[in-house]
Amino acid sequence: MIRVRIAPSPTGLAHIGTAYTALFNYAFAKKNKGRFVVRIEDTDQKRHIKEAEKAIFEGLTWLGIDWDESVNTKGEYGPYRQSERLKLYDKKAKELLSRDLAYKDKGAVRFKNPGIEVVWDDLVKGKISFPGTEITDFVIIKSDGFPTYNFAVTIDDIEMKITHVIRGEEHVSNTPRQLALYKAFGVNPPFFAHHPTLRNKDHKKLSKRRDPVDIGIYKKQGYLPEALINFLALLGWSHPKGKEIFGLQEFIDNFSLERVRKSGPFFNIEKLDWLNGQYIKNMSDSELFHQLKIYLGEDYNLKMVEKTVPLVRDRIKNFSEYISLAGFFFEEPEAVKDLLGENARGHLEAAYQFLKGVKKWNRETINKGLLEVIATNEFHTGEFFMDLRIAVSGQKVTPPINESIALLGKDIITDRIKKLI
RNA sequence: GGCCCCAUCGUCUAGUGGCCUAGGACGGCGGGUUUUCAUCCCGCAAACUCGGGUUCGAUUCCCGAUGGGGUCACCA
Repeated sequence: MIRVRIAPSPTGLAHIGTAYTALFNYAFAKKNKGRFVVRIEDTDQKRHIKEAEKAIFEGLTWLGIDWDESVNTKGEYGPYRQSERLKLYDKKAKELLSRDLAYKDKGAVRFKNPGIEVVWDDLVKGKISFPGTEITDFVIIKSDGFPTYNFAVTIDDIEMKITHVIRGEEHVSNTPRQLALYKAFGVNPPFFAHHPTLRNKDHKKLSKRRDPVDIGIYKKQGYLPEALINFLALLGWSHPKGKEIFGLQEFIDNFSLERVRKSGPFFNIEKLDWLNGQYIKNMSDSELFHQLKIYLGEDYNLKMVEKTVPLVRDRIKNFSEYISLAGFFFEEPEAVKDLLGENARGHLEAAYQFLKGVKKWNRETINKGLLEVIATNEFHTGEFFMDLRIAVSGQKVTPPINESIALLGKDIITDRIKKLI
């Protein structure tokens, strides 16, 4: 049985890199009918943040990635929090100590490096080798009694019967130490697959301080989890048929480690925007309304939101754009005058005269009437509609103007125009 | 700096010795549709880092250089 895991440490918010690694692990497990474990590596007492663990699980859940075994689910290999496995590490360290493969050093326990060359066949990168001299004696139990990363990881991967370690390439240099530990315990190591790490504009590893790494901000900005997953899947991996838009299940069905690239991709938000826009464009009215409802919360007139759905669908790439594009449906725009053209007064005056007399307030009547106004006054069509657009919305970019006027209703429209003439 | 890894359009990538006058996508630019913006449609520009080999033939294989990344903790 194939068993994989991710091993996030709860030291901050839910990191996009964790999601990326999780996605590959998840797909690999699903594809091979294996099990996906989420193990919490909380052995750093100083950096541990209580809420972080919850954020990680929430982030994964939002993305649609679930797990078979972890702290909150049943599993035969628990506990799944390293801080609850201290006795095990202690026991294993003592074993190494008694076999003279480790020694005490200033309150810590150090592993004796055998100093032989380490080679493994990485499932993504191919053959990787490290000269034995590179690995020095390293600490396995800190003086505070907690295990170090390399020790805890190895013990747990052994105990939890992990068969494939799929992780970011920043761990390549840790692998020789872990391999030495496997050897010391006489256990066959799992397969290793080191995927490239996501890079920022400077081609550096994504940084917590400077880059948008928190999964939560994508939700806040109104991105769909499906689009984010799709985008992540396209980074460092490609669909065998060259497809660009596909869901999680299709990713799983087509996933293989062989198609993972060796070099690190730049996390380019422009493509995410496009993808997200595609997902929005392909939603049904009720689906998009549902999503907007969730995103906008109670502060908006939902009846109005529902009516604007068909008007905004092709115009927004994420839900936060809805607010800037369609905000004028919910509150009166400000600083409208500055945008108006030089003939605005005449345009608006004529429009007002017509609109206030409209009996049947609908798109067709309004459109037809306004075209007549343009014709009789010999207005320039584009300029006329632009002034009208600005008058009702306060902006130059909006959903279709006649539809917008119809939606807002006579009172609001005539009121907004009147103020400007 | 030592060690490890990597190297195709600006970006994400396809490509595993001839099908490549290097394909797709995002972005850019130009045009069409359009009462704004967008959507949609059409088109254009844009890359195999360099130098040696191997081979009848290299983007593809080997070596080197250069460049980039990662890592060198009692962090994970």
